[in-house]
Amino acid sequence: MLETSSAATSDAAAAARLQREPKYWGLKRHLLDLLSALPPGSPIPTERSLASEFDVSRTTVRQALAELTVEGRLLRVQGKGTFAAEPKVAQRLHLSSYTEDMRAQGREPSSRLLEVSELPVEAELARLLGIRAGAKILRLHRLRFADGEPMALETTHLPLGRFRGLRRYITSGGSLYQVLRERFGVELGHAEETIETGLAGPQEAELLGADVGMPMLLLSRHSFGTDGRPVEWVRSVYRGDRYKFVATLNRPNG
Amino acid sequence: MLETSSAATSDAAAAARLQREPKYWGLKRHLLDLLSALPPGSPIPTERSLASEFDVSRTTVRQALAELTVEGRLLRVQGKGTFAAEPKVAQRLHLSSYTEDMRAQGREPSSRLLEVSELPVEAELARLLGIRAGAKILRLHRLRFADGEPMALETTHLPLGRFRGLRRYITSGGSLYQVLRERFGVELGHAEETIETGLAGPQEAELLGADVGMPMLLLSRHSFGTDGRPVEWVRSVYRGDRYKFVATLNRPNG
DNA sequence: CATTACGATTGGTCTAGACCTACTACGGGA
DNA sequence: TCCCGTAGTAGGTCTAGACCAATCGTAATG
Repeated sequence: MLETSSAATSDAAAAARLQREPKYWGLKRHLLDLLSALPPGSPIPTERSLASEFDVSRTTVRQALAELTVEGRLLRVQGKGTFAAEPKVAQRLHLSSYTEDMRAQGREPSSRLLEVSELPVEAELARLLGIRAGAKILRLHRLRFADGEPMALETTHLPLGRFRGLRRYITSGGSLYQVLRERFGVELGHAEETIETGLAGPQEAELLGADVGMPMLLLSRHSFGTDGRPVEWVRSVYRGDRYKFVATLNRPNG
Repeated sequence: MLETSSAATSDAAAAARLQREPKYWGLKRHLLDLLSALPPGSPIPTERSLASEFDVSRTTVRQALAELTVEGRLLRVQGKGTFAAEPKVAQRLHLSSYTEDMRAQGREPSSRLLEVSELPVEAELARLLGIRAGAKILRLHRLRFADGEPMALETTHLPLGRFRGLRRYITSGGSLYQVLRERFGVELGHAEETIETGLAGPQEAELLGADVGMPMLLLSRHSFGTDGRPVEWVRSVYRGDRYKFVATLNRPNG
């Protein structure tokens, strides 16, 4: 009865429906094909031209483009266009520093100190740093670069009680760990890190030159001195589209 | 001249515009507030009721909900509703197994063998496994659970040349490493892992009970025997909304 | 020649509504 | 009592179009 009631395009639509493949999946696959043959930085067609070429609405095109962007395959710039993205950068998880890693990959590392502030610590962080709630801590916001491109946003918390006058020794390009070692005689022993995914908020997006809503790699580091006392708690946001972490393990999981 | 041409709602709209805050950000913040006071599993208002309550379109509501889902804060079920999500599960990066980790957290680990197949190896994987291109490999697809909930999808590749008859020893619940050790005398030495973000495709989404487009943690493991020869190459997809990785480092980064 | 203003183009946000599929509860029939 | 169909409601996909914001080339202006 109903077979003639819908016409023309419903053939393809019905077929796609049976495969449970939404239109934007097909579009996404097509774009992945296109990207596989495109060098990084190459522009891809505009949203409006893709919409007309594939005879779908711009909303549908944007759904495909959004997922590809979030997967690190595309770079979108308002007013300019959409481009094939660069491959990811690797960050070794331990036994080497950000600086060493970037150099090993032939990239020039740098960092910018965004903010230094002293403030009272809140309950949870106080516990992590082994100090009483309300004690003063030093908080550092740093932006990490590779070849001038923003890569990560780092927020470091240190107990000021143990490191009086630390703020005076903080310099924009300098190594914090070097200051701790040379001025306070603190050598770092071990650290516990967690890695998870998260989304970029407005601030992170702006600082990292990424888009709001992009997946990020969230790394938190809890470092201890050789005496076992906590030294710092760091929360870092790495661009998920540009970064991956590498770890060498002595015994793999079962 | 233009000041009277737009009316009514433009006050709030203009204010929001000046703060550069899209409507869905405000909605997202409101929902985060709501979620902070809600136990996991609690339902939140439907898309349509949120749309009417906040006087926005359902598209805008869905943009906010999509980001919160992708951040692991919400669980969406077609036909049922949207719910506050459970907190993330931690996975220790080294020196312990999936099974041990889950047990340590009071969760019951299990796994299901989805597929076992023998197939010729492709160029890149041949290099990683130290065999010639076209040689046979064994590929295992496994689904990992915690408390019956799907957590990760694991695809293991092993060179069949070294492990003849391996397929016969593979059991659904059994430990692959145990088979390698007891049947082939292979002890694993070290492994190199990489962790990055990615999005769930249709297959991963279905198997993991997640949504297409959700951020995942992609872990690849390249394991070597105590003799230094490559033993396996594994690609795992962990639910980004439910998982985080933990690593203990002996020396932190600088 | 440098600067500014404008307009075309791009991606970003948003609307109002359509139709689909998946789940649930309820009620009627075996 | 048990099973099953059906309606209501949830989220999923999609449309066609509107306006905003950022970019860039170009033309008019100093």
